Amino acid sequence: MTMTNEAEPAPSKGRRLQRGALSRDAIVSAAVQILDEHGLNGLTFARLGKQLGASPTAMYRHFSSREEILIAVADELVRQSIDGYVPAVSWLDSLRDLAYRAWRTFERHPAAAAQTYHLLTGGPNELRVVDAILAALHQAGWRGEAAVKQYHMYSQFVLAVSGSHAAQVAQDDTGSSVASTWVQEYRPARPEDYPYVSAVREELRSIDFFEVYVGLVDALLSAMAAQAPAAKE
Amino acid sequence: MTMTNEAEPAPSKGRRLQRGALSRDAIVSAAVQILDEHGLNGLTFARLGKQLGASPTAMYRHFSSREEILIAVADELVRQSIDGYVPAVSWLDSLRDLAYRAWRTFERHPAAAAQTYHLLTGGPNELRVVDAILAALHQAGWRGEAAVKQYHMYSQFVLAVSGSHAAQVAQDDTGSSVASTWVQEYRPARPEDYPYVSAVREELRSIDFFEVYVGLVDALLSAMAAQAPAAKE
DNA sequence: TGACTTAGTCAATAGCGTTCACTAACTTGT
DNA sequence: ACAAGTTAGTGAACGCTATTGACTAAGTCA
Repeated sequence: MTMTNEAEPAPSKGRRLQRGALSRDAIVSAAVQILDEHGLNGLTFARLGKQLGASPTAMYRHFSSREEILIAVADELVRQSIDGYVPAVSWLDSLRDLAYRAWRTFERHPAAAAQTYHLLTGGPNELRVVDAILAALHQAGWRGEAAVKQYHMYSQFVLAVSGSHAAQVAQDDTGSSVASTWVQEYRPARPEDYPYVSAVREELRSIDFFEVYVGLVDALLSAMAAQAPAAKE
Repeated sequence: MTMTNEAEPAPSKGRRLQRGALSRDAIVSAAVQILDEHGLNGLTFARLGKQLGASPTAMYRHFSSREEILIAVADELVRQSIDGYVPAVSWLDSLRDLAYRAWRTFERHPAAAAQTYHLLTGGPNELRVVDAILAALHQAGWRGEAAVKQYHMYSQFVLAVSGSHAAQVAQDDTGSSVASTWVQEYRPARPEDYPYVSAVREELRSIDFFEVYVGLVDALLSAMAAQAPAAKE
């Protein structure tokens, strides 16, 4: 369960792997690394095998399908996001911290995030995050059903926005031509049909997506603060 | 460019297809239908061919890759979202309407939405939407760079949240076991470790995601209203 | 009519996830 | 210590996928 960068076994060719060589954690770690290096569609059993110096089909002794590996990757990202988190004194700061942690983790592993952020892991790390969020909402004064609604608003928002940004970054990394459409294509053939686009065409080019994220988080949190039962910020 | 439900050509076997039989629109329409019926990974060239009564490879005369088809599907969803839209008197109502339109379109075609909502089409329909949003922001008093930032906040938010909900719905439709984790798995082995989860375990089960979305849209729009240069609601 | 263009077809290819029978390393009971 | 049993890793095979290039025939135009 440690998942620190253990020295990967050299992909020695031909030799049969030792018996305890593979493990769920080792496979998950390799999967994240492969997604980082090879992008969105880079995660294949063949590559996993090569990376771990094992047969491609060896993974099936630890996972029963590719999707199960992805779920484990999702849980690993959740773990990386929550590890080291300590609640702040203000529940607003806690939620802001958690939101930024998700963003940063997804930014570090865009391809892994893109493939997994919409999956529910049901694992212990997910529970840790859910509990941390609910704790902050409890501090804000929400209880029961109301707390659950706020929880879903917050978590759907954080996962969706961070995750879909990761998906766009990962898409860009593939160089799949879809990427830089923003820069190139916003010159409509008939500008007079799209007056407002034409008016800000230049500004549309440069975007700092994290700044946009910060603005969205601020918007959500200030709306939550305005509705929170406990007035004590 | 009409894309109404034209009577699909009967998948006549063996016969060669007439010359003008295929078109980009017919293929896109078939693709959406296939995604609706067969779910997330259901869109294949083989199925497209069968659906249209054509050879699987015939698509390559109209699109140069699978991804190009998906981009066209994305543009079709944008078209369905924006078609029939008329700006409201209040810019807030306009933005709310556009947000709900995206949600409803994505809900009608969850698999298609899940595969395409993070793609930028660069097509005319996308421009129509961008212009509509910028028009509302203009009415609110934003100009230039500030308008662009608000635009990105709004559009990122709407696409991400509606889209990732569609992805979850589509995932559920596959019956891939990940789906109903919410209902089943939120019984931690050691409840004392997750006190807040345990406290609301029952309430976590039932979620009306549209209600959550409405709450999020309200939060964003009220935050925007508070910052809008033009005070005239 | 004959040359040309092009939409649809057919066969082939490389890569994918997954399955299954097999093998060899380790564990356990005596 | 040795036999029996379990199981992690292997290698060959299968069916499905997107994509390609050569072929064919329908249509256009001089």
